[in-house]
Amino acid sequence: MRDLASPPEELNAALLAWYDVHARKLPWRVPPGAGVRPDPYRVWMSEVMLQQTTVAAVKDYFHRFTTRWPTVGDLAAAEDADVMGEWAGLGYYARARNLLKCARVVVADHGGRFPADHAALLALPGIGPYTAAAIASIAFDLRHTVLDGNVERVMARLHDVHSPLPGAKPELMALAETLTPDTRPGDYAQAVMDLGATICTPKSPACGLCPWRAPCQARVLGTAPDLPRKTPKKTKPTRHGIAFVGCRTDGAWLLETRPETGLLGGMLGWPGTPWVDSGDALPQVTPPAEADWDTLNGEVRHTFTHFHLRLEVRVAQLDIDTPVSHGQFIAKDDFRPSDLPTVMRKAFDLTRNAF
DNA sequence: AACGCGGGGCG
DNA sequence: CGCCCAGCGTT
Repeated sequence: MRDLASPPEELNAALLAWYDVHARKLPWRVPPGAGVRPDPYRVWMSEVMLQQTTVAAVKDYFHRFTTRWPTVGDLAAAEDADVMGEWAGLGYYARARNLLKCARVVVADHGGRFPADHAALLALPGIGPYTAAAIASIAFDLRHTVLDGNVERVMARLHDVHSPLPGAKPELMALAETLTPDTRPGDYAQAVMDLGATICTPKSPACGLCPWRAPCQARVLGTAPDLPRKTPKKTKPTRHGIAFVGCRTDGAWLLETRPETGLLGGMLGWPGTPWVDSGDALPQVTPPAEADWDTLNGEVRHTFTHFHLRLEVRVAQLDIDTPVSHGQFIAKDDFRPSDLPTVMRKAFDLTRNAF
């Protein structure tokens, strides 16, 4: 870490001037200078969706959620299955479960309004240190410091921090806090994140366009593209399993709602075997109903956070009175493939030529 | 402190 | 195809 030549006041003045001109236009954002605060409900919704997820992936989901449930009260009153189905495909499904929990707590304990208080926000389900600071600063213009991946990268480069993440988090947080201003902290938070997203990018940063190019230590030293350093991650093992896609003669599909916790928790899916390490044999291959199951050509390949999956898909037509050991039938007209998490939708797609 | 938890984009 | 990206909750 090397000392900066410029004082914090100069740095954030330069950044805010840049932001006033170059702020990204985003569906959940109020442009700088508009003189109004954004709706905390929309700030919260966008920030939860943006956890571990790109702006491009979030946009359509944000529009659908806020159109279908315009206020936190509307969302709190929604059916669980409707919210999970609308979230399908966005990933990290605990976020959707916590989104609903949080909406209901805001209605029950806070009169349907998000608290303008960092500690109270932090106590809500699905809101951690980053999201609490984001809502407090962006929605309420309170002086709190956001530290997301963008800010970590910007701080590591600005100060040429070589210690690897995630261990370097406290050090980077301290540096970010030093730069957070008393005036316009909300715009400042969005500005530093925009800087990381558009200029100070992970690979080939556009240092020539950066409002902090002069004080940036990593630019001077040529280390910017290599920062922040990260501790190496483990390689992902591969697992395999079988999914059973059953369709009754009246068109109803045999599906199951997965357990509330764990992988794809609370989501709809096809019944199947457990997913075991490649090389290990599958335990008791028991179809969810007795039928003439046909194994499809090809397989589904999907990568989760911590393992690769190869999924064999078996299909069958099920008699109208077939007893079922796992799952329940969902009527043809009630089934939307878009309600499925991606791996299950891939399995469904593979069957499209089979039925 | 370490681990579980998706999906998309890029080369 | 592998590699990169990256907050929250649980243990």
